[in-house]
Amino acid sequence: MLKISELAAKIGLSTHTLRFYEKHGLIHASDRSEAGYRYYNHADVRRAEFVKTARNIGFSLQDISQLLSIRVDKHSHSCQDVTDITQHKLNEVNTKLAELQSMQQTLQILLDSCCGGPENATHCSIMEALEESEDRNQLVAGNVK
Amino acid sequence: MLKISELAAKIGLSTHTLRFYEKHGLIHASDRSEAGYRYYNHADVRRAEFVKTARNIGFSLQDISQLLSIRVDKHSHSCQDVTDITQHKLNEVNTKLAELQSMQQTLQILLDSCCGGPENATHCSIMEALEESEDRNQLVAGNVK
DNA sequence: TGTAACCTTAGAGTTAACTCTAAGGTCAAC
DNA sequence: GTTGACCTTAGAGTTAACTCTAAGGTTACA
Ligand SMILES: [Zn+2]
Ligand SMILES: [Zn+2]
Ligand SMILES: [Zn+2]
Ligand SMILES: [Zn+2]
Repeated sequence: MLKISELAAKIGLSTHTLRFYEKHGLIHASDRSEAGYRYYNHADVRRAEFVKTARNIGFSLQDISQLLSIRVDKHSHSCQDVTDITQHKLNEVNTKLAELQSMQQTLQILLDSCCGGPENATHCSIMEALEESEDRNQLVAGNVK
Repeated sequence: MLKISELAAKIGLSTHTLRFYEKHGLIHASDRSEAGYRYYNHADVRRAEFVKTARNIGFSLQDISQLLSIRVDKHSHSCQDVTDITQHKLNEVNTKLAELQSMQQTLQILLDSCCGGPENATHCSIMEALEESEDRNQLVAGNVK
């Protein structure tokens, strides 16, 4: 039986975060001392580790909540239920990746265009590019080869 | 002279957002009618477009604030000032890209491992992978070839 | 018996960038 | 002269995932 700070140390989350997760139904302590101290048994620890692993992968707490309901009753859920959640997350990630790649490309183009030197910015090509309104300039990702 | 809804339509932001940007010092209306209506002149519009372009690229409002101070006094700032902001943003983007790419890889591995079928999840390899605590499994980005 | 290091709860604060509401004033057109 | 579409402000609400605080109770150890 672990106390909350021991669980926190074991899985690498703060006690604050563990209580926060409990408040949101992700974990819980099966036992309490007379004084109300939380005590985590082996199953509690494994569930907390599951949460930590899922969070490290990038699942949201809401995703994790769904994964946990599958976990407690695997017989009532299918592999498809699991891949639905995973695929949905992957789609999100891919969308954000595309946005960031577009930003990366644009920023790199801007940096390549500017001398970056110490003289004044009256001739700066980055500033000039930002003056161009969106539909006129070359900065939009789609316009970049 | 444009009224706020006209400016909003012209550059594709809501009037709420324009007022929000004003509150944060990014834009402003040079004139007001007797009743207090905002009126934007040509320079105001160009500044608002600058903000919109920078925001579309992905700069934060704080970044944009810095870019605007350069913009109003280019003689007191250097190209390096501009590239510093841009490079800093690019570094941020690259960091987030790396995180997302790691997530993408992990999610793809998970999806590839699961049958995704309609039978129950007692044998699900995704669930099994999530049961493995971080330091024992193959899901960490660095561990993936 | 004292004290340091724990533990409890409820609830407020943080961050970014909006987004919306309430309550009211203004304006152009019919 | 009355709609309806606009405009104003201050300020509250949204989202996610924490993060921290206050005020107090508990426990292990010397
Ligand atoms: Zn230069
Ligand atoms: Zn430059
Ligand atoms: Zn299966
Ligand atoms: Zn499966």
